[in-house]
Amino acid sequence: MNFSGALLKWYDQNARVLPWRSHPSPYRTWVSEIMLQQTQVESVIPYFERFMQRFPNFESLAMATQSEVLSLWEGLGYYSRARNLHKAAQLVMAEYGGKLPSTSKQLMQLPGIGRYTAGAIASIAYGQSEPALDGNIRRVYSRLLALEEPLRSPASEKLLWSFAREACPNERAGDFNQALMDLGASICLPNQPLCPQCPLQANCQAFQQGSQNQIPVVEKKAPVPHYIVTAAVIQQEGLVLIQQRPQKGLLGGLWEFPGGKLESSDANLAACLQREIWEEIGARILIGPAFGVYKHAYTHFRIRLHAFLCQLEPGQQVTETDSLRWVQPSQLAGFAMGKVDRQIAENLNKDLLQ
DNA sequence: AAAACGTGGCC
DNA sequence: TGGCCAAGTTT
Repeated sequence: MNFSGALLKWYDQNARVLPWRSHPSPYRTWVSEIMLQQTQVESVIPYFERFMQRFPNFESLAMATQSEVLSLWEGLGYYSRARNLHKAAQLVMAEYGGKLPSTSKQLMQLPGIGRYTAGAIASIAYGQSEPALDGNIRRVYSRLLALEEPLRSPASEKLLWSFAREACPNERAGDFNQALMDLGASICLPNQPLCPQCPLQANCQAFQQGSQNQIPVVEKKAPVPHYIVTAAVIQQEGLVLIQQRPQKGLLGGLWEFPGGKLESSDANLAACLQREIWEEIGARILIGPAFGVYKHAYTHFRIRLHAFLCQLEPGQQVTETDSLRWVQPSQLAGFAMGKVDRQIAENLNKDLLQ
């Protein structure tokens, strides 16, 4: 099955105009590919523009503080991408003389670059004939092949990567890969694909069977748990206490108002918060007025967070460390936070303006 | 190798 | 409202 010609012809007339496609460079391709991991194009565009203004090249990114990189990333999610991007820029400066390596194998050695991203960069930025398999292309190929096996099974993964390797042309591989992604994003949609407009209709077994709405086969995900969480807005002499999360794990490296999950042993929300602050910070606090209930859905769980205005118990003190800071509420904007804590920070500043 | 990892938009 | 999905990688 050779559909490369029809696909590229379609792409020549329908390619989306995107910031990283104008003035292309390996640096811009790399940053865009990291930002686009599990993230839709429309969400990425403003972040990409800001990032390029502030960090136009490997050197500026490598020289930056992690704090500044995370701040520019705030709101995009999957923050390990930002930490890895920063690390990788420093590696490129130190090990590759400031020039991104060009082979898929070398690219995969850099943090944050896996099989897909290595293929995407090698093909788009360096014109190499390397396949890339992302969510869009998996869907397109599963329909071309009328694949009845679940899309993310090991067997399907093997089949799809090998199909991608075979289909990838020697010329214009970067355009070929991007064309498949554009096609998946605009025509070969997850639901109700626009088959009449598809340049690959003649190559599509699912369309011929009329099974395009049943393919790909996606296995259902387990329902996510729901947790009750508390957070303390501890104020003292006009300052508020924030804590930096560990580098690994959820919201790694971001700042937050300390607190934690309600456990079955906690008598109530106040008891939960006092326990958490004692465990995390070693201080006893007084719980004051409620400061909002914040609902949020992460990838693998859902929370309902109860915030409270708090004070240290008389005689208690909390000394600043690298990960524990007393800051003016107006300074909170300079500390990267996840969505919920950012909302709390903004509400705090709103309140203080009254 | 299954689970963890964010957020916004859509229905 | 809640589930699904989005240019995946890491452990």
